[in-house]
Amino acid sequence: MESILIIEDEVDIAKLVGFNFERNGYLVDIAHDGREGLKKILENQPDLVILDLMLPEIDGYKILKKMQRDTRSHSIPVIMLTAKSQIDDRLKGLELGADDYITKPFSPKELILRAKAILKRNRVTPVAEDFSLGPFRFDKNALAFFINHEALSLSLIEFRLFLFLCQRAGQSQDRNDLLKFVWGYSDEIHSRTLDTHMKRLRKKLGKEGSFIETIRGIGYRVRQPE
Amino acid sequence: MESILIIEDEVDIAKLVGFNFERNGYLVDIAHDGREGLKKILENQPDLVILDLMLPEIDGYKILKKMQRDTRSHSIPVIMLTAKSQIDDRLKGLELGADDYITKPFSPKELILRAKAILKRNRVTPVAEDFSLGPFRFDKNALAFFINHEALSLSLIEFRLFLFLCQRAGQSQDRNDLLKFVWGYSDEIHSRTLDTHMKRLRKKLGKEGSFIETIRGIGYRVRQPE
DNA sequence: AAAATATGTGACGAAAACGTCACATATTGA
DNA sequence: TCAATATGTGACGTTTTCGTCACATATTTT
Repeated sequence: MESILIIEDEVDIAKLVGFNFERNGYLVDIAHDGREGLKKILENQPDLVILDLMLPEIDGYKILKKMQRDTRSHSIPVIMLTAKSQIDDRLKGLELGADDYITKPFSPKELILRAKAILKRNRVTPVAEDFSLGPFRFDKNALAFFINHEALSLSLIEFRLFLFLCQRAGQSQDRNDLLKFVWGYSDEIHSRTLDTHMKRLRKKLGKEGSFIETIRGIGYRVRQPE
Repeated sequence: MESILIIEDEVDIAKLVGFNFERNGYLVDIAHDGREGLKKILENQPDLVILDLMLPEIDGYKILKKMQRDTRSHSIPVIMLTAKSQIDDRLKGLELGADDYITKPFSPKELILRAKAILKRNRVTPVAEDFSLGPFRFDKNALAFFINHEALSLSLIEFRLFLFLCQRAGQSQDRNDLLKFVWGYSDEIHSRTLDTHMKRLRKKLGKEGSFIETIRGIGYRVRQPE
């Protein structure tokens, strides 16, 4: 279960917020001043901190600063609670590493939503799904293509076609198979569509275009890099 | 053992062909009309289909079309059986994705030979790199998208955007993150570009578009299917 | 209820993607 | 060397994609 630490000196607000988080399935802890808050952060390392900026003992900025400096806390996300007027303060807070803020008065619902968003964002570590060959890299999640670490935008068909060829580098692919894979059918009829796409690809690839070899009578091949 | 499905309404021919394949070490199944044939294709996913074009219930073209659109069948090779005269029909069949044809009357020996050739060619199946979520499937190599096994063509941006959301299903992604991922920047300026793309996506997805939820004040989320 | 804010949508024009054709060029085999 | 065959390429028109705007609708706040 994910844990939330609420650092808020106004007891009513703390209770209200705490209640709402509990109702949404979070483990809630409350600290009523800055000193206590910081102690609990470092000791319990909650998954998220809701931090009022105006606090007795140690104010919110000081907490943010300390959190930043300490490895036990510097990656814990923080949502600030601020009064409506404190615009500069919010900016200062964001600079100090807070992830979000919400102005008083606020709706508990919105706070929960933001909290969820932040918690989940911090949880995702999407697996990179890349395919690399020589100077080429395909990011299959981003649908992005790189050549020597530089982005190069390929059209959908170009991406498909070149990925197909690169994944089978060293093997020549015959025209029918290419047509079938990329277009879903093989017309058998010889239009120059495939050639045109190869031409465009080679042009986009610049000097690396020479990786694409023509296998006369068969189709194309991407040369296996050394 | 490799399995062959023969879809042929003339019982004698079906038996003859079936016998010959069995003698050559294949697992044979027979369907006597189109409806039955299609059902068996989808259920059993044979390694090869021998398909008579003239069939009761559902004709051969319809079967080819449906096979193409359905992920469970679109890569299963097909050899058509056609009458000598039906030249146009053969072309039509090849366009629809059939791999080969043979004209009646034919020698079982020739049919077996062609079948062997096709099966051999199809044996190399590169590893599919798929991401699935509920009714959705992304083929990251083919850059193809499927909804309930049916292909649906998405534009590059739509593919990127929806894959991103689906891979983080259940978590709301805020507008900035989406902009940043899909467009590489987040201008902060509120144009309606993102919304427009979401609208188009929802429309293309049809009734499954309801999987995309709007999180007001945050961004969007793809609902976690049960 | 009215105002303020956020999201949804149809329409439009610009740009990119795409397929095809005619013709150029290259390769092969006789 | 000369056909025959295969691939390369520029140009063109069509279709799709894309971003933006104005305005509609929905939700929240005052």
